[in-house]
Amino acid sequence: MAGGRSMAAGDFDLRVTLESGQIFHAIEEDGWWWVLAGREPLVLRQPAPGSLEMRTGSPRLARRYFSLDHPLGEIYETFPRDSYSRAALEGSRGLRIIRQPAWECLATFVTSSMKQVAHIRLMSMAIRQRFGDPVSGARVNAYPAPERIAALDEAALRACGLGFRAGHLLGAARALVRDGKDLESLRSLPTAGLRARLEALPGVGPKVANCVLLFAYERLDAVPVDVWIGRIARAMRRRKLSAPALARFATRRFGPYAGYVQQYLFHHARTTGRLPA
DNA sequence: GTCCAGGCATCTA
DNA sequence: TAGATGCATGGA
Repeated sequence: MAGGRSMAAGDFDLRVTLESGQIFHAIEEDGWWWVLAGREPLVLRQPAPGSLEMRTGSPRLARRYFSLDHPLGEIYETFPRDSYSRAALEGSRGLRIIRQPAWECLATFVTSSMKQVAHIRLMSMAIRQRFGDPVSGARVNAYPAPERIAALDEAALRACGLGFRAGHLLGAARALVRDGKDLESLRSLPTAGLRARLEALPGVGPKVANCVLLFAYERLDAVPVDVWIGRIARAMRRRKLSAPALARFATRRFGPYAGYVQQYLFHHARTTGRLPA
């Protein structure tokens, strides 16, 4: 396969970022990654640390989508110093929080309840394949807009393997359409107000809301608490906190980049199966 | 066959 | 406010 334009990408690991459970549609083929930044196709690879090679899409778009402007060195300075957190950092160095479209992010995480990452991918791909818009130069369709989902019936979504999540996704789409609400227009809201708006949608509780705050609205202090983060916390603190309480504690404790800390801990625990001693 | 997964909505005390 | 339970599906 022919090469493309080269660009600098310091402190960035493309594979780890794409495989860290943020997006669920990336395809690797012959060493090239096919990604959709919303409706914009990106085809790229990382021939060596510190650089990217682009076959489709602009370097500007890649910098934006993969948040290459986040000050990763400064962010690492805020990481906890315990050995488990250090191992998570070293094991996933170069992982960045992707800037996702809000609806696509919310919809995929609404379907994530009690599902493994591989399953979320299956559902996301099925929804894109059946109901999404084709994009020229892409391997997968764009995620269908709320209007498209809202017009479906629950059986059509269950046929994508969603199970009980079908009603949640349908409810969220219909609520947004009914209220004429565009998630992208909420970007200027303060985090607390934004969280409240998100949690008012069917299928969106504290965990999914924090995923959307972190992965779509760039609230880098938001901490999604899933089963892995819960296990890590129990192993470290040896006492029980509710998930929302744990999220608030982590944001206070780890500061403006608490969401980054969370993502490294999550990815480390999930991929190695190891917990703090 | 059994267990578990990037939870949420609902009910009960 | 806190804790318990049902909910569907697919991979390990």
